Amino acid sequence: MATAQQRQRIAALDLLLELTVSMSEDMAESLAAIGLTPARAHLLWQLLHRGPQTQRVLADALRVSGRNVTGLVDGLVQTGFVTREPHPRDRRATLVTLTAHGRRTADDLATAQRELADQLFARLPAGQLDAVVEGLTTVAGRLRRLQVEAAPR
Amino acid sequence: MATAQQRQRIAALDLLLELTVSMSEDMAESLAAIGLTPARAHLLWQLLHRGPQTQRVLADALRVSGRNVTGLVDGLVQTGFVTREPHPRDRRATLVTLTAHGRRTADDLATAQRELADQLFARLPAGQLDAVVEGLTTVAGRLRRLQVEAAPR
DNA sequence: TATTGTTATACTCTATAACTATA
DNA sequence: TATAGTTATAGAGTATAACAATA
Repeated sequence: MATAQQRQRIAALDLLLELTVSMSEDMAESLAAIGLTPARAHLLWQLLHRGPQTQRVLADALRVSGRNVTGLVDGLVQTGFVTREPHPRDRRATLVTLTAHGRRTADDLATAQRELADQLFARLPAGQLDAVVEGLTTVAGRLRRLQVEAAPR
Repeated sequence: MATAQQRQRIAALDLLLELTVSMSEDMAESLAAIGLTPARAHLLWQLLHRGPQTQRVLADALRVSGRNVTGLVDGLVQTGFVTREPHPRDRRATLVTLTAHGRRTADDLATAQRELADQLFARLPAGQLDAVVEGLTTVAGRLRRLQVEAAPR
């Protein structure tokens, strides 16, 4: 039999999963409206914060295969967000670089992120945001430990 | 300039997104280990909780196209989790039904969910789980309101 | 006429493996 | 020999549109 505490934990997990799904859908829709997908936006985000990067570095940063990055960059080039520039010292490599439009879009994403943070977390009862952050930090740590245990390599 | 509060809100959003990603990856891996994908597991979950369903009902419940359900059911049939049974009163429709293996698997998923809830949320400092649930509930509500505003249809 | 599910087609994300050009 | 990126191939999830069978 499930105790009240066990039921509360399951409710908490459900809530977290639901929120997860809602946020993903929300972001995917906003991105689609400006011609981006989540995966392509993730790549754009890297370029905004780290400047032009080789596809290899991007593949490692996004933790996907090199082949996948080729596809993502193909899409972003076709839609005008980035260009492939020659690497100045390694003729095998390309530097994926934001176009003016790509930079504007990435800046807009950063702004939208700040606005969403405000809309979700502003004006919470005193101390509640602290409590949530503390709680989620603990939970994230526990999840990380579970994953380490599950993959003992 | 960002105030300390604005920075804290962004940190909270980052934390939530990170947790989201970690949980998704964690679940996808666990599912892959038993021959399921997230989308197929979602369908299985419906069958566990609601019993045999037509594909139309499943499409509405999962909020995807009917075509997509055809594909998901095809995959689940091939891998032995479900069968297509004739609908007793509507010869156009099929009732997607769990096999014995599918039911065992779905039961295992429910158990795993309970265990994950325990591992993530058990033994938190007094009141912290309450605070997290309260905070996340508020945030989920705000997100829902944002989505309604964004899609005034 | 309307609905259920399929076939046809297409796009995106993802992967591995073989290959080319360069280091 | 090793690395960067592409071509080839494949599977999964998603969509719309046209169609067959049935309601």
